[in-house]
Amino acid sequence: MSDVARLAGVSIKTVSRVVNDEPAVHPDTAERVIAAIEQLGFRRNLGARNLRRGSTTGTIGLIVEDVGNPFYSELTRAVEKIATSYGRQVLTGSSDETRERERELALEFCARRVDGILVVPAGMQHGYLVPEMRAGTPVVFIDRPAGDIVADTVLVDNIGGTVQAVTHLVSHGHRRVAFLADSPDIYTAAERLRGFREGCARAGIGYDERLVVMRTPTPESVAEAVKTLLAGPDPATAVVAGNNRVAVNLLRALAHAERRPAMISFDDFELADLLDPPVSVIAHDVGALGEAAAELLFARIQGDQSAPRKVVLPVHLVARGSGEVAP
Amino acid sequence: MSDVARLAGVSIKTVSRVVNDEPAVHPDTAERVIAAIEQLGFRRNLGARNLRRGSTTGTIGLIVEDVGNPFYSELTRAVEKIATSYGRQVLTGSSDETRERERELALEFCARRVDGILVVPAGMQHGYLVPEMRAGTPVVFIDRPAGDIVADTVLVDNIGGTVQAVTHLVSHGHRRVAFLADSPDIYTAAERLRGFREGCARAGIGYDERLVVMRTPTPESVAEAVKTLLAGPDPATAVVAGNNRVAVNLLRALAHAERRPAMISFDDFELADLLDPPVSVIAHDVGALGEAAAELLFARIQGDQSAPRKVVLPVHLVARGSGEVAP
DNA sequence: CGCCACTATGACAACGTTGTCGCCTGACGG
DNA sequence: CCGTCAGGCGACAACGTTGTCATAGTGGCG
Repeated sequence: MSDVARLAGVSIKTVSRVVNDEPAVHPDTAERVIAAIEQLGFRRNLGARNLRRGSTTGTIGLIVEDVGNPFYSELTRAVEKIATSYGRQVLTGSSDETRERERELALEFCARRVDGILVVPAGMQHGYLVPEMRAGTPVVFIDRPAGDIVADTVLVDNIGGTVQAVTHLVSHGHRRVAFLADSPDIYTAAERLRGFREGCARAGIGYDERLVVMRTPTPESVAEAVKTLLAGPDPATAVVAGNNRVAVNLLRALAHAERRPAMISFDDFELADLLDPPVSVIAHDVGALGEAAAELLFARIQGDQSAPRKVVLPVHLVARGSGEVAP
Repeated sequence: MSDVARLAGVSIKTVSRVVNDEPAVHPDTAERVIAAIEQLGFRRNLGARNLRRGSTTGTIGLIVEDVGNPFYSELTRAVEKIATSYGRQVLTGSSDETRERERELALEFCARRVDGILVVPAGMQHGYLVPEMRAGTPVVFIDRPAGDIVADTVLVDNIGGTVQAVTHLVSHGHRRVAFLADSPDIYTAAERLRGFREGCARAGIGYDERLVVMRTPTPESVAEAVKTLLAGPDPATAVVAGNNRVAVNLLRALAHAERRPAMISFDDFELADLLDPPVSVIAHDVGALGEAAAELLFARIQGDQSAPRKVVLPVHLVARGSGEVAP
């Protein structure tokens, strides 16, 4: 900046004025300064500016489990869209579903003085965020609530959705419905299990825990679970997949099976409608999830001091065929 | 920091020493300082640190077309992985395939003094980056080369892959092969068209430009193109889809068609193997693309001054069935 | 006993910017 | 002709850190 000032024959403060479009600069002077800026390729240092101003850095942090998962990338996209509309940039990080990494990322973001943090939490311990939140960094939890603190949260109707899934399958004649989901340590999986139990109860079919498998969904673990669920004297005739990863791995495991059970997936996913049979899903608007969370965060950033909010977004059954397969 | 210093009864410089694990601090003093840090919830301001140090900010920028597209989210994930291994954070942005947004994002990143930029360029004009690169911000182009400047680039073998696709289709008896791709303004689409022409020539089938449609792939535009390509007295019996978006929209357009042409997609995509028939693809390792670009960027960041490099990653045909459909 | 090396610590400047304040000039009204 | 006022501009401090240098105390050695 001082180089620019020297070249333009003005003080560094005047350069600052020009860069910030402040009035009270003579047009001729401004022109000289702009020319000097062009010539030297000057770009103001936002870090220094933010330091001096002490205010916002114009960035927000987003922590998801894995940006590579289409669910989270759609979420990321929605967050980015809202951030852009508020003139902010997004720092992203993947927690790999581990508490430590989530914590590392969040604290790193705080050290960078992000204006706020959006997080799909991996764990249930968020006490580490209390000092940061007290220091004025708003945090909004997405898809899963905070473990041990009160904070803004945007969720989907996990229980209602799973109840719907079970009800749909039972209404098509199924009485042996299995539930295949991620580890119960994950909030959404645990909630969907509750929904599954409630659905079984409401539909008047018993809850048989031998039909429930909850593990991190790898192709292998799902294939193994499928083998168990479909074997024995009284096998499952329908499966509720607890999320999109489970569903995809389930489809892969069933690809060459002789008898394919009916199925419904919680979470929609690309090409579900083009499979044979098309996969029925409990769909929800991932974009809306991200947008709602981001809007909530920006409201906080702009000073909203109201009580922490909990938003639950609706889900709906999209019947495409795989849920209507007869037992 | 001065609060911490006051509470611990030391100077702010000593706090700095403790925070930075510098030696020459008495253990007892360090303990007092650490206690004060805990108590006050102090977290050092990385912005100020970077300003003072004048060195790296520990961030890199990544500009893609749309993080929501699985192709780019997988790329993002790979970049993030390498960045993490170098202890850096990633700022991401979607250009929406517009030059202006790409430029805005890149310059914003530069103003934030990122250590380097990875970009999937939207346009062909990159002169605006020259001052930044000269000022020491390395830039690596991914998937598409820079327009009018020399810079590091990581690409895939677009031409070779498309030649393979055409060859494969022709070897299964097709002579009316169509090419359906994104706008020719996009480098990869243009290159793949060149590959298509070359493939036609090598395979000894003529190049018929009536069988080529290049437009932004929306569900509607693709459906319309399909109708044209499959109509008339001498319709296409096979289609090469120019990328994953085209392929997905093509599949959707063909879902209810009576006669489905053979097809091969450039880019693999999830569930391609579970469709009926399974979709043959020209696959390439998107993760490797991101990793190679990120590694190249970090080499530059660490001072590699060698001549700009151009890396071309191999592709390979994955024959799953959709390419073997008879004419 | 005097000197030196070494440890532990602090004062101060600087990073690049912007907010505050004050100075100078020229125009305008009385 | 003088006072006032506004426009245009610069000097300086400050944001939160860290690098440099100086200083005080301690122990060992000739």
